[in-house]
Amino acid sequence: MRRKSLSGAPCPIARTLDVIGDWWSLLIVRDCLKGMRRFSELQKNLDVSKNILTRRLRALIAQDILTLQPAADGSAYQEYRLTDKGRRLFPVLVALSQWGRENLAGIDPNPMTLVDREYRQPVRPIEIRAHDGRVLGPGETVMTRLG
Amino acid sequence: MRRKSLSGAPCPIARTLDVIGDWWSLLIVRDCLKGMRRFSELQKNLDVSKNILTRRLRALIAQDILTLQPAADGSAYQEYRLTDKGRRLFPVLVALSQWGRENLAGIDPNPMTLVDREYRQPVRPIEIRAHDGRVLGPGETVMTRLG
DNA sequence: CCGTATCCATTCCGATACTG
DNA sequence: CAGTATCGGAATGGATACGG
Repeated sequence: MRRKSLSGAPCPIARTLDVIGDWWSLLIVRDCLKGMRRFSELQKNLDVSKNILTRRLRALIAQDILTLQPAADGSAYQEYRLTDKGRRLFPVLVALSQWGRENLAGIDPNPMTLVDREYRQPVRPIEIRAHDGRVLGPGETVMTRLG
Repeated sequence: MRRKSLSGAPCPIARTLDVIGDWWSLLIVRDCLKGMRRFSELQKNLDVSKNILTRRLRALIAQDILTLQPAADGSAYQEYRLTDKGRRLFPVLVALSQWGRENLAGIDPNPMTLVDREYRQPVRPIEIRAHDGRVLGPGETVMTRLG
């Protein structure tokens, strides 16, 4: 039996996981957000076999998260670039990063941190805020259909 | 060959995906954040077979994201509750939810939305902010080791 | 009600070899 | 450099039956 598709689920979390909920996709998006564009860059940095990388890249293109374009630097090859839709995954990656750093200490006494490029200060922890600016915890929110 | 473990990776995103990057985990956490605690509730709502649910629950307990405790309502059974560590995944789920709602429109003209429980207003879009409050885009951040 | 035990199908990953 | 083809192994998901 195949895994149920959740693309038609009412919950946007489920639908999102249906698209980027696999193992490699978010790591590829992470590297593209860092500016990587070439197949070989991604392959080396992710340490993934080429056929897997190919498959994942194709899937991300099909989802309109990446595009494959002629390289801007004039080289004969093509390059993978994030679409706007892909770039909007930034908060997802930041949330994952912050949770990992705070909750998966591990052995590393000085784990990597997302910082402001200019001032080299850590980015603020993400907060969930109501329309009026109040910080909300999980219990103060509900998933509902408006209207 | 088995999938590479990224638990020792330097990048906190990779380490996080190693823990909750599978198909069901975040959906279970989502339901627990909504207040679900019972096996049967989860099984019905997720529409997952019992053995799979058992496997995932055990894994989440092993990761200290869930605990299994005697039910508070006096029933003979036990209940699954999020640990603080698990509860801190809230921003991850909100980020996934917002991305899905904004970028995976689908057929539904009125998709589900996360709202403030009290006023029924949509939660603000997550913003990534620097230490001084400036909103940061992906290009204005770097992942680095401090110190 | 809350699982566990089998068993099977599918999907996914990875190594290797090969191509333009 | 940038893939494709093939193959095998492992993890995952699911149906079903069974047990405390």
